[in-house]
Amino acid sequence: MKDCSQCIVRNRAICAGLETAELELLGRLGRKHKVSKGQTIFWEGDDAVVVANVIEGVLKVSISMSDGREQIVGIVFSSDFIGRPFGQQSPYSVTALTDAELCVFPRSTFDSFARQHPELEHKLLRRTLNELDRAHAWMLLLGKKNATERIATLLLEMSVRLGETGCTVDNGALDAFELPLDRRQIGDVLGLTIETVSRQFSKLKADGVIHLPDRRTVSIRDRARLQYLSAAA
Amino acid sequence: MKDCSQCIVRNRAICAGLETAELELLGRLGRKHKVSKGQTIFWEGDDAVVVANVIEGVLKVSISMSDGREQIVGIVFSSDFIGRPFGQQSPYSVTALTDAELCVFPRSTFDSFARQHPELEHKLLRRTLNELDRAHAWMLLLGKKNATERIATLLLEMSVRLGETGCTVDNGALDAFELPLDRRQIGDVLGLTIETVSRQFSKLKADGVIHLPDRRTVSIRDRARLQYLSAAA
DNA sequence: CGATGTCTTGAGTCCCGTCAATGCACGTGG
DNA sequence: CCACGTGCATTGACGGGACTCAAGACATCG
Repeated sequence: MKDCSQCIVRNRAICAGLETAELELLGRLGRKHKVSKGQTIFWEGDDAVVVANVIEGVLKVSISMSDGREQIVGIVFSSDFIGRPFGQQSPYSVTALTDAELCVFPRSTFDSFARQHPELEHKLLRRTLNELDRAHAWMLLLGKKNATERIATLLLEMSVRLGETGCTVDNGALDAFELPLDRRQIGDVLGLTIETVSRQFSKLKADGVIHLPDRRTVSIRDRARLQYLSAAA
Repeated sequence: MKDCSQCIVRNRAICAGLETAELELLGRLGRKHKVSKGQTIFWEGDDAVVVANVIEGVLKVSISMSDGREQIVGIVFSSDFIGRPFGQQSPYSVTALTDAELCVFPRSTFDSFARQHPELEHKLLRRTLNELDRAHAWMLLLGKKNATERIATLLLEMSVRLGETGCTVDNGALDAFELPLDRRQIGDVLGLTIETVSRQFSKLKADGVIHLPDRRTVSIRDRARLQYLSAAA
């Protein structure tokens, strides 16, 4: 890699806070890699050959059943980390939802580098703990919320996460944004069918809570109401 | 703490693999603490004052909504770790399902000890990564599986996890075991109601897949069929 | 202007949730 | 010992919310 100090996710990826020397070392291990929309980076069950930082783009993390049913267990954005360190097989698939750019490391190389640099492992631990919290919140959604609540929750979540994509660390929630997911994928995140998703969108639109200029774009008209509908604490 | 080297979870908790000196240091920070069935160790949203190792017993990890709906996001057993290191508030509640014994550490003390002992943080990271994998598998269950598949999956999971509770590291799956959960709690793990859980149990019993000597005891009669019903890969 | 893929909408069905009654084990007190 | 209350669990009847199946709308692209 040329120069990590110029990387646009420099301040938000796990690399943040590394000493200049460490950063340079790590940089030599990684390679930038572009992937295009729809491409799968690695498959569930395959040998875990690589891990990566997401420099730019949006990707889905999913697991599936033998009969084809698929659950999306995470959406990853710029500066997020993907792959399974310290594991033989990848427990999930990762697929690009938009064109994306990654900073890819061979897993075994990354593993040993991490073991020698506690600061990096610490960053990774904090990140994993946060992901676990998010997974728990999503289990509540999947186990207990109805269709309306699920959709409302997703829209609010997307408006926040897509708003964090800038260079600085904290930005506000967006009131208009483009969904990186099609209707089927939204269903696979929320544990709903494509038709139910569509009906809920239509209903929210009819009620004036959101506006849908086109299939992928959402504009939040009444955030307070959306928050109420999401049944958040 | 008296002597960690004699601890029954010595080889399986995060303490495993620590140097004797480190172990002794850590031991001085913790205190053994008994809790009785039904008691809540800490509440979702409260200040995260402590973390702990589970020495003995079974506990539930849960999060809930303002209207009372509750999702159990994890069941923890002997040698598991509970609490949220490096976080201000606890993102979940932890409640004892059986009488239990914990090895409790003040969180801030534990945090700084961990930061000074990379080996411990590494253990914690591996553990958290495994928990995340398990959470993902459960999201698939909650998002895509039907009632029968959910019950079958839970029974198989419990038969494995309860079988791991010995002193050695790997034991086989149990064919008969006592559920540490009542029907409501099973529902809260699986995203089902108490009645649906009961009906599924009755059906599995009628089909000869399991036997139910009493409300809490399960005996697996046809593990292959149960595996098939769980729709596992 | 069709061809194609995605989304929306409608009609009907079914699985699971809801509500309610009953069963069963256990404890307590008469 | 039995009557009674209490807490779970089971079972039944019923309804509704989401799924299924199918048709139609809409956008994009050759």
